Amino acid sequence: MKKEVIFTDILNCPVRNVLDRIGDKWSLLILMVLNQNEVLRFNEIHQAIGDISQKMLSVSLKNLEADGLVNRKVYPQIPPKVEYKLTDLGKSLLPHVDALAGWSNQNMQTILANRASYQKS
Amino acid sequence: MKKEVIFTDILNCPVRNVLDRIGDKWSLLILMVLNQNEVLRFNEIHQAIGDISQKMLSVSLKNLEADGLVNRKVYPQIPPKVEYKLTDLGKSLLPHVDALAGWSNQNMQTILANRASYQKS
DNA sequence: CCGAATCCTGTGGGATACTG
DNA sequence: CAGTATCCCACAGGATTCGG
Repeated sequence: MKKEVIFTDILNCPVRNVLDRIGDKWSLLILMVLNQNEVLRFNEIHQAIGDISQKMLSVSLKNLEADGLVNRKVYPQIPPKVEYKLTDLGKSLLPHVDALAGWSNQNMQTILANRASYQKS
Repeated sequence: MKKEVIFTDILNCPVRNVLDRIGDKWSLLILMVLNQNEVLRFNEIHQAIGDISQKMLSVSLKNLEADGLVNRKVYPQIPPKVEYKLTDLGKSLLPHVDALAGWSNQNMQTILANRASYQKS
């Protein structure tokens, strides 16, 4: 067993970079919803998630678009119509997200039980 | 292509539950450091991460312990000695974390480039 | 050495109202 | 419909100090 401490590359750590974007309150959820539906309009995502504010949905989508994970297509008409879908980059991330979601589903009960029994000590 | 909007189970979504814990600023990083080293003492983790405050390391470790992802072993001696290591549950999560980290490593350059070119528009 | 306790600040993010 | 703009606050998290 190696016992030398590996220093995490503080400044340029990719995990931090990605997690700072994806680890916020809504991004992963948005990605998963988009993954389930191929193409969605703004309000469809809004309703799908339910308890996200317009502001945060807007901000989150913009971030995801900036990172190139989500594509935004505007139809110049009135009333406006905007469609969102995953880019190839976004799609390449989603298996890992789903894996995480799968693990969460399998182990949530255990975790909740752990938390409960931890309380009593 | 199905266009029916799937509502996320707002209240009991496992992904949210797990992400609220794991998606904070430090937890994943701590898990990865522990994964690289089998057993670590408090200060070893502290130094390995570098820019984490004592408080947040303490809090994060406690949360991870409460969820049953990390095991904490205290040696009752002076000066104190405390060892941390992953539980089996924690170990079962780590492949997915590593997968995410791997994806991050592979695609960070692309993402950074996307962000940069997004600025100019 | 391993934290707990306290204090303090920045900001993530909600509510609401307005616009093209 | 698809957002922006504004206001506002809770809380994550840093700095510092104290204790066993």
